[in-house]
Amino acid sequence: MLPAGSTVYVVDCHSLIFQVFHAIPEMTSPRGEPVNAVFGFTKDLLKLIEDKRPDALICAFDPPGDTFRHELYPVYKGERSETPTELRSQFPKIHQIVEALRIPIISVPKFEADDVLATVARLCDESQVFCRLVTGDKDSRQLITNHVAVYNIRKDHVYDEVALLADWGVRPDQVVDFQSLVGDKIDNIPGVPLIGPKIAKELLDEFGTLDRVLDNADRVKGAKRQQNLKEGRELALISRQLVRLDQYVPVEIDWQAARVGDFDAERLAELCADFGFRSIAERMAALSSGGAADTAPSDWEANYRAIDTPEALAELAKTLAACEVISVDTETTSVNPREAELVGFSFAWAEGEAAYVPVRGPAGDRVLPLADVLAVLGPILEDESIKKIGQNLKYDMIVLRGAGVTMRGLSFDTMIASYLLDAGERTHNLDVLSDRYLGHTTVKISELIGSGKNQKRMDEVPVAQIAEYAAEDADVPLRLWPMLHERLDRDGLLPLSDDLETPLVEVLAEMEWNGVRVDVDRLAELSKQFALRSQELAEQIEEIVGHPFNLASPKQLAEVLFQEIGLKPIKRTKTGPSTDAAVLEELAALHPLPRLIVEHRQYAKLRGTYVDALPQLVNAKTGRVHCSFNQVVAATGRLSCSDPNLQNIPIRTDEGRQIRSAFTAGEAGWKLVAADYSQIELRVLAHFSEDETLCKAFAEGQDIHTLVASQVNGVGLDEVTSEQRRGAKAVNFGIIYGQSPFGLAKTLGIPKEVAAQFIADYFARYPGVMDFMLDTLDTAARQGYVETLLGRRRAIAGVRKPGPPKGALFDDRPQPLQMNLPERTAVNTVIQGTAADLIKLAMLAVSRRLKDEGLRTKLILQIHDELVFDAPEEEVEQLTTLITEEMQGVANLRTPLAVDIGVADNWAEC
DNA sequence: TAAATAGGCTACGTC
DNA sequence: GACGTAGCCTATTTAT
Repeated sequence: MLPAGSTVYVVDCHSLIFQVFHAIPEMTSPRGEPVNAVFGFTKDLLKLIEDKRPDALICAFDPPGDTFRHELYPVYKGERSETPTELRSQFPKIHQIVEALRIPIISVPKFEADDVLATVARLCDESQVFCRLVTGDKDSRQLITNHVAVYNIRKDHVYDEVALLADWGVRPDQVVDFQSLVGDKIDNIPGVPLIGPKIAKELLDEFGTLDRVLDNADRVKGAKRQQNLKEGRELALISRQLVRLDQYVPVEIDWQAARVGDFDAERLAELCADFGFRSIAERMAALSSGGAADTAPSDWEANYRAIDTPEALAELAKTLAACEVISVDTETTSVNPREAELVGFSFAWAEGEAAYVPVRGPAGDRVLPLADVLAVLGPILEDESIKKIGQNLKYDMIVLRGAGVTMRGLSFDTMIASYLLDAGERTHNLDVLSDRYLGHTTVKISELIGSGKNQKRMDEVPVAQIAEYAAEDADVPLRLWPMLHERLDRDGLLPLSDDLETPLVEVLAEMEWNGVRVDVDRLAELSKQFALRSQELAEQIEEIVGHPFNLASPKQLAEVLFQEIGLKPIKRTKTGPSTDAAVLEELAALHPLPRLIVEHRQYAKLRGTYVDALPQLVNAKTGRVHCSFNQVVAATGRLSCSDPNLQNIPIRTDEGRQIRSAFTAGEAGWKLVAADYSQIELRVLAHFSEDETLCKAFAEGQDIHTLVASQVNGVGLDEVTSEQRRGAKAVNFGIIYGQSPFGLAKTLGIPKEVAAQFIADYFARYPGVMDFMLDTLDTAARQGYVETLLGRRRAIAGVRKPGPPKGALFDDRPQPLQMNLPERTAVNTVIQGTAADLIKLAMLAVSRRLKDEGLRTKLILQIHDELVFDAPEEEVEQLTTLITEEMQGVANLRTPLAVDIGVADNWAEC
């Protein structure tokens, strides 16, 4: 037997083979034989070996011929169709692979592979060896214990006692009875009619076992169900025999042979060549040469405890108070921190040393009174000298503040560290980080609270179950910290983390806590107005079309426009002709309908997204809207905003702008103060380009679009036509957004050639801009990433290296006129990201000043280049100076930063 | 068979 | 270029 604590994976091979056979499209070897299942199965085995690093591996196969279950119940698995020939021929090949990997194959006549799994599971459990059953078969769930779990390789998901409880609501020892009641179509297990998972769980909850359920059939609700239980008694009992796995299959396991690591490299190479597996061959070679993976094998030692007595709490406090650094996490009742109630706290103070302190739980579970816990732990959380680390600490700060605790000493946030290291990653979730950096799979929250409509709240989950999960959530950041810290240091990102992003967490927490006042009555007024107009338009549209249809359905609209009316489609989407605003605009010249649709859409959008949606998001307690600012989603370094997104409140149209009038100062005697950077991105561009004229123009406060129009067109400043200014403005924006001539032509509605000429003229006049772009492309191509002013990085692949240096005889460098997507992204990221750096600096600086000068003014919103404050009228004057100084003073660029400030009762008038 | 859920897609609001 | 949200539509899962 293996030593206690090792891990063995046992594979139910047929289950896996059938899965991959159906999932992978046809594939043939160089000799023309089908190999899709061989390919899929081999890849799965490799994945297990590479990712899971088991100490041992065993492959169980179903033997040919019938098993004891067929003798018991002749139609067992009767619904199964014959194995297709294209699959049958692949079995010998799979055996060859498994043999070459030197994994023991176990197949016992009369017993199914599942029974072998059951037997191995028992042996492991008896010897304290961890066992993972790799199968899609639900029968295996009856085998779950402390040491045994089911592993779903498709979903990379470990199904254990907790998962079972969340899923079926039963304990492992109830699985057999559960399945006997429910039955299984695929295996032709009869079960009892009218009893599904829901009812089975209820019955077992009430009566405990199948026998007792059957004996108490009289007491079951529902006449028909009662009858079925009585009549189906025998079938249920047979079902039970079919479902129950045999844990005593007569078989000797050669544990020594099962150990992973000894491969027949030569034979593997031969087989891969034979089957035409190129990528697999490489991985096999790496395995055989002992190529270690990036992450350590998971030997996760942890000592997690639940704190449920005052003595234990005191002990914990003593431990924590003596620490320089602790990791903190909270469990709550809601993802919205402003509505969340505390359910528990977790702390980690050394790797694997963590505790969970429950303050709420299901009736009967032992918890400590919140007030007592706060009295003991509050001072630690508020102690600046005890440094706090964690994952997404902004959330915990807001929750704690709701409980009257100001968390201080924030020093490291793993989510932000991960973002700084790789801003392009899709998520920076703790479970992903744990997997990526520690090679450890964490308990998933869905295993605790489930998902979908019967998702539970955290306070409804038994404390014992949460403790493990919660303690881990504090432990993992603590373990990630040194690794992430070192990587940040290596990339020169520590100052950005320590001096900008981490302190910013507190500012964002403050902003979210503050929220913005929304005038619900005003919105209701607008809603009525918009609804009326919307209704009128809908009626006119129906009149023209002749029948009602869903105006919000692009599909139905396309049908009406292009089939019924017979207009010509302008462009296509993936699924049919496009009906977007640009298309409708063009069609408006030919028919009255498109114009009406555009207008109707505008009102529908305003109503659906803002006017009717906003009131629902007003917090009942505060009467304000508290959106969430996300610090780790925008790859450029910008913030993003959600629930609701207050960074896209309309401003361009009159109708839309009215919505801003519903955003008001918090109370009488207060004002909204909006301060925005004027042309910050163009100033950043001027800075990087080092173009003297541009910088000088900004220094003198000239209108930059007029200036560019005058210079590019070679006319005097006062001769610039509005048309020329519009063109120059579009080019300026095009540069920032990395727009192509095609895009510019579209926005301006001019021919592509004219747009291209426009841009060429621009670059001729501002060679510094061109040089900046070429430098950026060169950097991106060379090092695979670009950097902002403060050294923020974004990895970008696919940038081509610009040609010979400037001044070479044949200057055929790729022109910024023809950049591909990665190239445009690279240029845009430097500009947009630098602007993001600057306003983040401004937020920190302004917040500090507000605090230092003891003002009551509250920062409430950030919209990329704008900060909005809620301020007492008497502070406005002082505030205006303060904001201007701090916002302008954040950096010393070649261009000065200019700030415009508006003061009013509502946002529209700012 | 109907209802619930998930995910893709189109469209559109901001900077 | 960077985002988030709404609504429709379809496919898939689940409940009865």
